[in-house]
Amino acid sequence: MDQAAPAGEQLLRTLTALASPHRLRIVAALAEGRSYVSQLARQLGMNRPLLYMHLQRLEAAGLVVGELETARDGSSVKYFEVVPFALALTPELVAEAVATLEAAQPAGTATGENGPAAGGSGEDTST
Amino acid sequence: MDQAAPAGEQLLRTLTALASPHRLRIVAALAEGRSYVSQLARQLGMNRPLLYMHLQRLEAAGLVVGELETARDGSSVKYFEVVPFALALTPELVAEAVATLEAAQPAGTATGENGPAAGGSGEDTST
DNA sequence: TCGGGGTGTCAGTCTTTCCTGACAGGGGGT
DNA sequence: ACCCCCTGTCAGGAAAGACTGACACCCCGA
Repeated sequence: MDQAAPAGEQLLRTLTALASPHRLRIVAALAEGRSYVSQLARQLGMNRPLLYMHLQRLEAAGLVVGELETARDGSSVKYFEVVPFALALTPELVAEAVATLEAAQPAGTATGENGPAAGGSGEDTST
Repeated sequence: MDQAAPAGEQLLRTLTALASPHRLRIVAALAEGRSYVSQLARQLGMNRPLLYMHLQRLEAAGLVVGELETARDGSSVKYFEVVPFALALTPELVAEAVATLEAAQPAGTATGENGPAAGGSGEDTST
């Protein structure tokens, strides 16, 4: 319930996480079903360390989650699956989110000239 | 509707355009009302050339539009305003968009073989 | 013991992007 | 004339991100 991260920062994190062809492809691949790092690397044709980095970026943004499972044969396999996120993006939503950013960073004048109605507004997700 | 560019590429363009604090702020500022370059630069506290670049990036992504107006006194002023875009972002949407990307790039074996769907994500209205 | 998957991390490159200062104009008010 | 405001573009430096190869480590099967 608590919005630990400011909406603006979270939005930025999500956007930067998705703003990459590789990461987009990873999300797409994961949307079809979970997979583990090495296999995903083969499937997408990229180096494991690289994939690892992108995967971590996505996970940091909360778009995917990884879980290290230990198979019965003892081998460790880290499965990733996509988080069913739902982000709506409109100019107004962006304005609201950015408002929380500016609040955190007092930029000399700029702040508060027009009365941004921006109320509580539960942005993101939902239906 | 505009379906000129492949969904995947357009999506990527939009995401990369928004994945920047500056550009996010620009969109937010423009969402409150149109403005012209120099004024916007003052308002946001950034260099004009820099703002110019970001503005062009946003315009290239189709998120804002600029129009060079000639005031009655002859001075040229380039007004920008935000385009009322509305982007919904979910894993499935991403998968669909990426599919159009992969279509352009022959990808060997893509079919997943994972059994456990695990997901159980609540998919609902995708209106 | 050896070979074969898997994970996790590192140092180092290399490309891309961001950002700044300065410039060339256009036009008007005093 | 001078000064002010605006647009548009450039070269060049600084920072960030992407990418690679190699390494240490684990556990199993032959």
